[in-house]
Amino acid sequence: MHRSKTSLSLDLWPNPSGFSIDLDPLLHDPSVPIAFLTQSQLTTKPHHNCALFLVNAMDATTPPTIQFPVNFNCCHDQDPSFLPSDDDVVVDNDDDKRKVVGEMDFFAQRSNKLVDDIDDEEVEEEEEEEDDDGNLIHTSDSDIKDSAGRTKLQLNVNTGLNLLTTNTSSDISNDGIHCNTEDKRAKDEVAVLQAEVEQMNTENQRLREMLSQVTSNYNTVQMHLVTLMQQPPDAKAEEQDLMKQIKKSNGGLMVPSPRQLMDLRLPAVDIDEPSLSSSDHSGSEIASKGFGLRKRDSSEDSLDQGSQAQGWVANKVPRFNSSKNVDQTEATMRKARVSVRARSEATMITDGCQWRKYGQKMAKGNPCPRAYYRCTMAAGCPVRKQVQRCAEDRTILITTYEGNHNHPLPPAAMAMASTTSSAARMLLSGSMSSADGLMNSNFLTRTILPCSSSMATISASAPFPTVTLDLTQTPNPLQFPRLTPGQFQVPFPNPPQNLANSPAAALLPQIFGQALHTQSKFSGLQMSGDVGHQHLQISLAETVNAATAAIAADPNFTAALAAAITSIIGSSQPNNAAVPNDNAATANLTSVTNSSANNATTTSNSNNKITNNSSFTAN
DNA sequence: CGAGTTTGACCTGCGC
DNA sequence: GCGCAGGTCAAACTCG
Repeated sequence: MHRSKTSLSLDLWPNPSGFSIDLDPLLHDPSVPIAFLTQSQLTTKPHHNCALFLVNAMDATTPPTIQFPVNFNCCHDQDPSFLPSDDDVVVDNDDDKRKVVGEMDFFAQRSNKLVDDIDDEEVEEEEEEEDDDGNLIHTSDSDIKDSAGRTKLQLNVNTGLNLLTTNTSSDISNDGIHCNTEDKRAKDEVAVLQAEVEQMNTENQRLREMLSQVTSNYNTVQMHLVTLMQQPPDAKAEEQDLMKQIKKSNGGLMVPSPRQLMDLRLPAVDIDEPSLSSSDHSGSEIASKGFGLRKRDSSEDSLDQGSQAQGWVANKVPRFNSSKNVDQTEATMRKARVSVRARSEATMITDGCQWRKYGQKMAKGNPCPRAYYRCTMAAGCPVRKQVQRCAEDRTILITTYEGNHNHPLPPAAMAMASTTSSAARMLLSGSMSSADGLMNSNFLTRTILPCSSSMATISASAPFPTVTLDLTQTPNPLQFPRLTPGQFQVPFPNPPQNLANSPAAALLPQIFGQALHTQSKFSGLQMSGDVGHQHLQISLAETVNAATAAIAADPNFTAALAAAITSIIGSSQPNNAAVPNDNAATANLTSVTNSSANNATTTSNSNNKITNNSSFTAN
């Protein structure tokens, strides 16, 4: 009986073509089969009688250092489960007769959309070929051939990562004690792996529940928005007065009102929120033009035909309000922006849309030019974006989006579009749930712990309120950072290079929905402070904490959320979790939303000063 | 030849 | 009113 084990670590990033393995120094025993497994395979198939290579799932952003706990147990003749299945690859080298069981094509996993932009050529370089004897051989640029010209697999061992190579099969003694020790160690290692898998499953379950909660809160805020949009005209006038008062009390700095930011919504949102624009827009116009285009009278049409043809109506000339009293200062802030920071060597990140460059300019304080793009997926689409490299770190690409698409989006573009839309809506909510909700930089410090690293930042500085999503950092979800005052952070699981296809991007709307809700719940607690640059940095962990506090403080909300989550979790289909449709839960959420909206309105009418009415209405 | 890019001119808002 | 900076336009240019 030969038993040994080793733990290897191969680094095949960022040069996958360089991936090769030289197993000869370690696997002297040619009778030892080799299996490349994913964790899922590990949990579903017994592989304990072969060289076990555990391969972590790869994504586009994490350098896929692959750790290879290898377990050599030559008792496979005693275990029928070792026999390879149909889809396993079995190779018999003519000179060593080693079997390769379940050999895994690492780079086939890169077909994942996250890494679509990786050259296919690199993958092709990893093709397997057969030698003259019909044996499979990995061929790549970095393959090393021995003196006989036979391709060997070059082991690129990271010796700093627990490499145990001392116990190859040839080193195995006949000492039973030694074998037992090795066997025990091997079992321990398998146990550790299983524990890790279990931990991941637990974490997955926890994240799923968290997502459900975030989704329900997102819906709550959407309903909140609907409610506010259904304010009577006198409420609008009050809102205008309020905004003017805010401006006056804050030295001219303005914060956008909900209607001022309405053009940030996606057309898809219209479907869910038909009443959103009912007061300002006709349904047919919305259907035909989407958000960002507002109702025009005939005189305006005659004046602005040219600009309308170019699709600039929404952003170029702000005319949300029919009142002529709205000054130009307010007009300039009707463009909310979403800025995305991501590391990329490309000239711009792939977001699924088609863009045409229409200008480039040197911006003050940055040696890198700023490029201006407009969406060309549909004629008249008002969406524009600016792309500029960060002056401090030129590997960081800063993409700033403005406006909403007025056309259907391909799936690849939906993630970014909904992300920016949700981020903008979060900004919107901050200004509507409370007059000082967005403007108060400290509104969260009394309710949640602040955090230090920035992931999402809201800047309400004039003239354009901007949400900045920082995707350049990789926070460890298990490590909650120390918080600093006034920050509320959203950690993104991965810093996507291809943002449009990133699961992080897909989560952003939900995350912002949560943050949006949390902000709404807490904004009423705050005294208004100085304005200037407002930075709210949002952490999912802190979001949960804040939500927990909100739930504890509001029995109604507790019941509503519990109903919503129950309905979500109760559904066995994972896809349903993102879109709760339980009627009862929705009704409850609506009720809470209305309560919230009333509070927000009351707070807003308090002329930017905090009253004693809390956002939490205890019953 | 059409689509996209480049680049200087022009427009607008803002601060002094 | 002037200058500055951001943003946009549009003719010239490039590329496939």
